[in-house]
Amino acid sequence: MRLHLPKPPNFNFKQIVWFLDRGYDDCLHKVEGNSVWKPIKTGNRKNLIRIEENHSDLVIHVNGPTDQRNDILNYVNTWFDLDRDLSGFYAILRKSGSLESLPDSFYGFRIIAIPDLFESLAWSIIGQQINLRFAYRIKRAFVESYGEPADDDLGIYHFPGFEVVRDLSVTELRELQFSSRKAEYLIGIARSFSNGSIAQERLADMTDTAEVIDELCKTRGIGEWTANYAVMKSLGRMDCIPWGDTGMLEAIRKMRGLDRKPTREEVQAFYKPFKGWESYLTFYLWRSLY
DNA sequence: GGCCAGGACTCAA
DNA sequence: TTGAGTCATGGC
Repeated sequence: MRLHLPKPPNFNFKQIVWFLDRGYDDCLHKVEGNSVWKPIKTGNRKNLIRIEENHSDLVIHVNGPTDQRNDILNYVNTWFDLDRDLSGFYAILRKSGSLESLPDSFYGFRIIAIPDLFESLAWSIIGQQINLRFAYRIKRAFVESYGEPADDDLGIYHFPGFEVVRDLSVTELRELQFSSRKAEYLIGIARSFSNGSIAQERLADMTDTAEVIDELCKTRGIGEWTANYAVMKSLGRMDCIPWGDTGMLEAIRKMRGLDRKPTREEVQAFYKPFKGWESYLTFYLWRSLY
């Protein structure tokens, strides 16, 4: 079956594809030519979809049961942040001076979501303090061990649920080159989901992002950086700044022509004109590094 | 070979 | 509450 989703204004599928295929070995999707394969879960149902574009629409090819039409459309809508009107963000960039070229350079680029909060927290724990290439390697080892294959030829998987991870041992994760501490964090977070002390729906209902961040930071292993990253990617909040993020600091350093990392105050000043668009500014800063 | 990676925690003062 | 030390391993 094929589903159609109209492309919104200020959208460029090629930028999306670029992001999903920017040289890392990601085990959760696969880019082939101009289309993207993605295993998704809608309700209790697992699906493998393929997304491509025509002149006006995103075209979604669905393998398997098709009774979850709306769930699939919603997933893609969330994944590519299609409901967002970027014109306000672009207007600020265009009059910002040093960032005025970004809307043209990366026109139509959107935040690629990680709709599941456990997945984004797990991914950011994995990514803490190691280079991205190594992080992707560990993620693949983890997902190949404890996730579910979606397609053997494509080498892509469904991310393991917290019900699986909560019962793992530090030793098992150590074998996948997790540090003991990361293993403890990840298992601990899975248990927090399991006992309800972290619940995506409850956090999504909170209006104040700062409160959500505080709430998440109560769990061991989740700091300011991880919480902001996960809230941006999984709850679609627009006002997230992953303080201390190496890439973000490096991008600002270049833009400002500094010979050192910007201070927290300098970062704050940099973000100040972008109230309500902090997450997008972060995403575009990361984009600018490539 | 050494510094640093899409950090966070611990412990001392 | 601030700062240094620690964790682990790979990329460059």
